[in-house]
Amino acid sequence: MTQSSQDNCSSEQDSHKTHAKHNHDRCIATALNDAVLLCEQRGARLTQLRQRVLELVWQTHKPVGAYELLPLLAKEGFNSAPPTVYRALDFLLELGLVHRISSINAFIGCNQPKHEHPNGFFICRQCGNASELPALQLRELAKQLEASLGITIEGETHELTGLCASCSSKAQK
Amino acid sequence: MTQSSQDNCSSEQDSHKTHAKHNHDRCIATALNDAVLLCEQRGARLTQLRQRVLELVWQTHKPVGAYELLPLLAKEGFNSAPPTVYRALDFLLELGLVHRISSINAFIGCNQPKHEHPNGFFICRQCGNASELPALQLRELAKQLEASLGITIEGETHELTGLCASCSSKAQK
DNA sequence: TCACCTTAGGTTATAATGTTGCAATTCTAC
DNA sequence: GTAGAATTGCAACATTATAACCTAAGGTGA
Ligand SMILES: [Zn+2]
Ligand SMILES: [Zn+2]
Ligand SMILES: [Zn+2]
Ligand SMILES: [Zn+2]
Repeated sequence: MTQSSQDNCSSEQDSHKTHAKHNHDRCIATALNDAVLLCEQRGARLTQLRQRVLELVWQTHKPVGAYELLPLLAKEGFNSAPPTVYRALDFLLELGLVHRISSINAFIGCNQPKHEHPNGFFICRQCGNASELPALQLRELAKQLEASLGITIEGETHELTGLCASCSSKAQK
Repeated sequence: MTQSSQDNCSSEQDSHKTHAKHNHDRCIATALNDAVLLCEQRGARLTQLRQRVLELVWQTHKPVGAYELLPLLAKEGFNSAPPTVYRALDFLLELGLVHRISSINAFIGCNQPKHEHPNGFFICRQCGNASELPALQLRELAKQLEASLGITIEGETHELTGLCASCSSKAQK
């Protein structure tokens, strides 16, 4: 039952413009697997609620608002008010399993939770998908800035918008 | 009367850690001057309210929340509810006279409104001051990302936190 | 097993941030 | 001056996030 709605991925795929066509079930499965491992490693408890929130966030590659999750959780029997979902999201954020995109007050699953990396996203204004920016280039920038400005960077978030590759090419037709 | 509270800059200066000591009245005056010129250029009206909001934002180099401005405006006779300040801020944002830092829901004056540039800030967790990141490096990053990812970047915001140069050196003592 | 403690989640209320819609006023252009 | 546009006042409302308090579940060691 908790699996049933994952099949909507096929209809979702039309909008997976930043990642072209892909097997999204695999995205979800990988994310879940990573989460289980990470929680074991850290001695954190991936409860039903937390796992389900993670799955829901991973239903698409579009950032999702906290309040969008509430009715979905309610449908599945979780008696959930805002604190419920925010606590679950905080837990997932803490472990790096999801990221927050503050310019749009939304959350998205992380695809490299095993390795810490700068928080950086590109969000397509056309299809709405968000994809993580390559950590290498962000780290390079940070290093440069630390050197030239004498600052010590502890946290960073980069949020770019525009047209993704797929939407760009379609726009040119 | 609208000038009286600018004198608190001297007490403010202690916390100008990212900019060392400087004559902050000059910061404000320059910002005001830029604003007047820019508005003339664009045929936009820098009304009393808008100008005053800009001045208030410029009182410090710390980002300021919209709701912090409300009581200040009220004290000066502006009968201001949230829409008033948000509209003024929207106007200033539109012209590039202020920036919004979405990770902390706050606004800050722009120091290069004459030239469009990527939205990028470093915010010191110690002193709270925010300073703009060098446009050159941000543009370089954007160019790289566009080339390697095939995306078209239309907007960007970079928000870094950590210790500024001044606070870093003090921490080492 | 049991008492004990810690963590997670339920519940209610409230805070903080941001918008919509419309009326009244002010400004601008003709 | 007058019509039309832009700006502001004002009231209500929408969205996002948190506080406070309590109950339930799970883990630990006697
Ligand atoms: Zn996918
Ligand atoms: Zn990530
Ligand atoms: Zn200054
Ligand atoms: Zn700027």
